[in-house]
Amino acid sequence: MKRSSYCGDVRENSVGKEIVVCGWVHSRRDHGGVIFIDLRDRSGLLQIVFQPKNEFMFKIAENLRSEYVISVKGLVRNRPDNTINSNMSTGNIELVAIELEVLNTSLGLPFEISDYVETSEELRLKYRYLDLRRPNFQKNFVMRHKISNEVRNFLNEEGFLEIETPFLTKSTPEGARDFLVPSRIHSGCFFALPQSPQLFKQILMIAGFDKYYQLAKCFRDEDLRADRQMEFTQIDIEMSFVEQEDVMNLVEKMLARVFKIALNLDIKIPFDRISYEDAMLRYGSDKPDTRFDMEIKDFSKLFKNSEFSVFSSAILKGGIVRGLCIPNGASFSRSEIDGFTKFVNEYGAKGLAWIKITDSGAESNIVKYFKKEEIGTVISELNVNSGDLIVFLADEKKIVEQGLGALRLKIGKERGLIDKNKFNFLWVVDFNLMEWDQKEQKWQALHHPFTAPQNAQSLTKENVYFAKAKAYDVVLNGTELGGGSIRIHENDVQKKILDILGVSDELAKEKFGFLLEALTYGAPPHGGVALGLDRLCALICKEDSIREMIAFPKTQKTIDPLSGAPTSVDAQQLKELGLRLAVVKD
RNA sequence: GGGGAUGUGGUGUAGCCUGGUUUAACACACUGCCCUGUCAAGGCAGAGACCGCGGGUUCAAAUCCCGUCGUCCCCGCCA
Repeated sequence: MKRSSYCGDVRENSVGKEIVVCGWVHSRRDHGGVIFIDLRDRSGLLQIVFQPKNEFMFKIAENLRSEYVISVKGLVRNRPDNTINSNMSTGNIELVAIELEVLNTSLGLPFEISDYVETSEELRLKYRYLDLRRPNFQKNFVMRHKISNEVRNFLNEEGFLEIETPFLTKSTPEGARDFLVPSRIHSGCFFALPQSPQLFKQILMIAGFDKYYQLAKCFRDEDLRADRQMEFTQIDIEMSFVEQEDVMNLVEKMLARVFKIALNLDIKIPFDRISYEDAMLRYGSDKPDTRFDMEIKDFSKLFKNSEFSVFSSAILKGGIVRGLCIPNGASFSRSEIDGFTKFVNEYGAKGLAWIKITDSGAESNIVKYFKKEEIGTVISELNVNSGDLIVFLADEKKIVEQGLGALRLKIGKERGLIDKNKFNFLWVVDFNLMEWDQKEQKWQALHHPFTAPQNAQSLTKENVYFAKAKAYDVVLNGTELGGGSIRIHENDVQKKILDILGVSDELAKEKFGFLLEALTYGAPPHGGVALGLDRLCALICKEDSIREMIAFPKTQKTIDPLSGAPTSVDAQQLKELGLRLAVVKD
């Protein structure tokens, strides 16, 4: 029997027609005299009715079990009155079976294939092919396809060329750990899997391709999180003869198109913009979730001479004091607040100061140290109402920013302050060009060392602290969707940057000399952006983890329970590669 | 490298704090029988777990303690 239709696509206009559908037995309801089967394929479910008239077929139908693979020829008809199921897209019709073929049977399943039952992720990953049969997954991957397809459509229309860059490439010194691939022919030498096609896409600009994109697989040998896998896909874009605004406009248009196609949603462009400095001050994060308020305010000036020595001494040591107001937070118990303290401890904060504002006044672990005017100023700055809770952190800048930023998010989530139906896009701009690395005692590029400074001509070692980069991150609902920059296209500027970063000529030449050399042969001004496709899809599908958008992801311990990777390899394989194993423990 | 949560029939959970009325409970799935309009079908019957693993405390451990392993979340890390 040749399939003529997908289950979920059959509609009333097929009533009276004979069709053939194929799929998996999703559920069966055997009434003795009549058997109903919900047949599932990737399009959805269709109810099949087996009637006892055809004795031979009915007997086979009685023995159907979950996940048997069958094909059915039948007659589409309207369901009898009062048996219409409005929860199904095919709920007002059904297929009366004429012919049944069992194409394969199935063992009893290790878990139910249902969107209603939550199974441990470990088991789901081991039997990923069963997990992926769940309707929600089928939906997710249809959506992912729609999204990447629309990205391609859009960029093609805009005149971009899709060009592939190599997976087997050169290890780069900075950034994430590389995955290394031993070279058989050059024994002792290694390829590296790309962390991103960064250098190659810049070289494609120098090569004159003008507009490039790629849905590029990238690899980073770092620890995993809900939104991080060691291999992931990014929408990688690079353009010549453009400025920051051009790249940002393109990304806005692209995302607007994607959201229109994926969710039929009109998102507002251009997106709001916030400077990096402002984002860190108001939200304690370089990827602010602006779906709720609870903004952070700085009180370093106010508490400079505070009698509360934790505050004043923190400021004296070059630190800061910041706080935020939790609406209706006065109802938090002492132990809940202790929980917050423990939470900010993880970010290096030593303690959390708090004040409950109620009708009967201010209650606090520290209020006795405060002057009335000080509390008054805080109350008006933070717009505090009776019943609210104010919390402060005093410490070095980074700890305060991170601690309060994380606490703001945690409380926003736990108190249900976040509207899950909102999509808040935001550009974070005016990043610092470099960051002082206390441990290594040297400057580090905040983005990467090929990022153009905003004022290249006046940049010196002395004023680099204030230097901003032509870099931009696009943030959606508190998730960093992507980022990019205008690149340095002039060799002398690139040299100046590398000099400030303390990268010697030899090291630069060894690590990415091919890019530096290419810059000397007529490199056009260029810039680009890279967006995390997995994250974008997860946000659109409202999934908490990108693993729900990746067919075969790894566990947090970087294992694939399905294939069992990673595994040890044959001695013969090692020998061919000229390698000998010595497990080093230190 | 560190912190937290968690692990109980095939699946999801309860029981654990406060050890013994536990022959480890419930739901779903599964098996058999009944049933001609169900749709997360229903009824009846049944099978299925030495409670992640190892050790300890105790007359007695799913329950308390120590260790270990897996999974998840987070910090570090991710230019």
